[in-house]
Amino acid sequence: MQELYEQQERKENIIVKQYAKGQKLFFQNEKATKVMLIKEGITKCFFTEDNDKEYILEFLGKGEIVGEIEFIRKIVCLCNIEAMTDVTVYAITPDYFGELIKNDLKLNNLLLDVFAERIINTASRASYQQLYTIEHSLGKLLELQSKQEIAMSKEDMASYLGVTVRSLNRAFKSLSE
Amino acid sequence: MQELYEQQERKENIIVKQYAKGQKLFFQNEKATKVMLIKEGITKCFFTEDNDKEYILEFLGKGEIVGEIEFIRKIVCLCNIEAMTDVTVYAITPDYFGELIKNDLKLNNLLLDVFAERIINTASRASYQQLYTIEHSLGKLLELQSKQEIAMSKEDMASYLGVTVRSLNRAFKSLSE
DNA sequence: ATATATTCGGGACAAATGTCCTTTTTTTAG
DNA sequence: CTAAAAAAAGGACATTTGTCCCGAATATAT
Repeated sequence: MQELYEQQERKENIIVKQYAKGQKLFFQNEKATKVMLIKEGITKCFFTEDNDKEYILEFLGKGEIVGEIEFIRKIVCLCNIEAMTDVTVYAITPDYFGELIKNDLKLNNLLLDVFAERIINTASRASYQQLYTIEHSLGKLLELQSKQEIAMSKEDMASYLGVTVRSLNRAFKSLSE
Repeated sequence: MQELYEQQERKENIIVKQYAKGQKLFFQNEKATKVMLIKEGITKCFFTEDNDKEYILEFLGKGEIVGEIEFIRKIVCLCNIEAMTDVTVYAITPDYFGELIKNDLKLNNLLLDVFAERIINTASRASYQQLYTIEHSLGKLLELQSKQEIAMSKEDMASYLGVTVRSLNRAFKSLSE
């Protein structure tokens, strides 16, 4: 997928952008001006609900795309995307991305594949987290963490699980017993 | 979308199938043999977890497609799909669906749109249900229920919210006070 | 090295949710 | 219409999770 993009560069339709750790690539409820492909670094994608609690939906890294859902459905940003490390992205203009989608079958197939994967992940996790105790979900998170090498604070872990840090600590304790 | 399919009928690649209320169209963890487009009726799509609890992911009705995720990712059924009313579907052979996906750009675009919508729904709901009380989520469910005209048992409502019936009843009570 | 912040872990209690079970209401079958 | 079955409601208690807050541990500045 990256190749696909790197080739097509050198038109002003795709530019490279940098974000420092902690900066946001997208702001929830604001209009997205680009579709981005992550070239380097790790980001977290999270909701901020009206009660100010946060829910981390997923971690996105190298080769993953963001902002495409908003583009396709013509909506404001669904959630925040924040750089957890320094991040480099290819930023694609909506017009150009629109053209690609309308004409490039291979890209369409790739996107379908990526979307399907996301639906599977999101749906399985929703079910799992609703129906099991924190302890179980924490186990899964720890697996995920060791596969990808994501350094995350306890606060992030709690947000990913949709619980408070206090409850997370309790889950850690009961896992170690 | 239906039009698209009705036209292409009269090859044995698409056949019409009937399911009585309560029958399953797909069984979780079993291989799916078809991709289906719902012609008439309402289905529920739900996970059965190892602890025997159920989580209803969504209700799918007329014009919606099922089994396509499994086809695209080449996996066994992610969840069960059960007819809540008598249901009629167009059942498409995997081979033919594969061809369509490889060649039909319009279908690809439609699917992207549908997938995007599902990701939005699933993700928002996961966040919402994790971060708010049952009472809040019940409010949202009641909205959904009045938009679509879905008759559902309390058990189904509870499964949709990922809670027990007892808790659902409490939520009802506190809403009415 | 000492003092001051800042982060982290956990105690104590409150609120939410689950489990188990009994009673009431509604539906279905004959 | 009656009996049996199924669905719904809710009481009592257990468990889980959240809230608030304080003291220990760690970092930072002087």
